[in-house]
Amino acid sequence: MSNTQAAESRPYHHGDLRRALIDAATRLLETEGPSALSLRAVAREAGVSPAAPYHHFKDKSELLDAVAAEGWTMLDNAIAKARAEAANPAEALDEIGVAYVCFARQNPAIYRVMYDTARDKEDFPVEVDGGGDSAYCKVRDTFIDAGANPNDLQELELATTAAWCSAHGLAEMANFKQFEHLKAALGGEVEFFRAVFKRLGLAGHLR
Amino acid sequence: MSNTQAAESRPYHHGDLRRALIDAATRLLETEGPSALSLRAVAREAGVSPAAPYHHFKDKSELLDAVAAEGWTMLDNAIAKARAEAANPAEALDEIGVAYVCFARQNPAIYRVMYDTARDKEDFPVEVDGGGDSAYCKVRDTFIDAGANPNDLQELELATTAAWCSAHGLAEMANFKQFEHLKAALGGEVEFFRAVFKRLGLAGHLR
DNA sequence: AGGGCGATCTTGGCGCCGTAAAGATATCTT
DNA sequence: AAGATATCTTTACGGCGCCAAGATCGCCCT
Repeated sequence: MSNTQAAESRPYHHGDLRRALIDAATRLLETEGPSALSLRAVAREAGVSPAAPYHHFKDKSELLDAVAAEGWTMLDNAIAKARAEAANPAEALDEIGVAYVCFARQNPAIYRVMYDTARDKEDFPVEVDGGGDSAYCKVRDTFIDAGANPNDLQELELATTAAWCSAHGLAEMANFKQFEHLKAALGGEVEFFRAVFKRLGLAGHLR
Repeated sequence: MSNTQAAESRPYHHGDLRRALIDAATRLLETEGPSALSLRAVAREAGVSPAAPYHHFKDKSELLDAVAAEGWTMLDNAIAKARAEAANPAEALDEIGVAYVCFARQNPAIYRVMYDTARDKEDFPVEVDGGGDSAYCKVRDTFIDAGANPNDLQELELATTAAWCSAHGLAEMANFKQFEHLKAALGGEVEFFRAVFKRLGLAGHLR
């Protein structure tokens, strides 16, 4: 009753601690950085004992998995938005790339957790094939919209992978101060992203 | 005298512990992975007390810096070799990319440390501008060899950055098992790398 | 040559971490 | 109402990064 925040749903006798822990972890990640994120600190932030999280997550990495999953959802949404707002499919490819890198730059800690946990499991937590609506599939379908042959699955997958690689690579390189002057020369960070994507000509190989 | 390995040079009264610690850390990284690398474990592996490393490195991150620095040197060498062995400049660009990703795949733990420490400092530990002979500058100069205008510095830097981004992105994506079947369909991992680089057309924008 | 000195290494200790086990407490079921 | 069950706390263990104090050893200077 005298909880800090009486929240929406409480399927158990106490508040929704699982939710609170994910939020606390996200908050700590953003404010203190990934190195400062300990399970004990998350519990402290959520106002519970150090062992409480173990009733909702098998271990620390499972909590991080949950944080990463929310990150992938956020990225999905950002990509869907960029695709929907683009004037045409070719422009959509560039805008998706820009949205991707902007997401990574605005949520660096979450983005890092997303790829760290993925790397540990050697598992890209995004649907890659079939008719799913994951971010990856959205990019692939945008290539089709832009004129790629929908039957050449290999070429399609190659194009999507190449685009994803450059976006991810750019997202990581954008952190380095060595590229500040290039961003400035181009009139801003987003223009820098755009220039790199243009240089790579993502849609350029379509016939 | 009864040391495990009496080594080449000993500038101090004992063995070259600094060297031994870097080697031990590298060995542990490769065999146990980055998460298992503690300063105490490195000391154990090197056969010294847990506090001994502090006479050679300010803290753990400084040891990792040293490991990363050796990694960058190895990467430099791999790139120089690829460039030297290529038949012509255009091919050199692709071969450098393949060599980059192969290095990352063959030394995943070191590669990870290289970028982790760089990210923490927001500092790309590779000479980016001027006439240096860093790996980055080698790539840039290869673009000039391939016909890029050496006076359009901005375009040159953009091309180099774009190429580096795709190589780094591909190096990270290549870990994910989702792309196994694509590698198999293309006849091997290296062919996969080649196909992605070809798809991106690194040298394609040269006039 | 030998005595001091500084660099190198060890010991012991602090507070933090992840996590397991066992006890307390509140809710749900019957 | 009572027992079962899920949730949370307490306590504890070993490992971690790091610090400070002490021991040890090579080196230099006279």
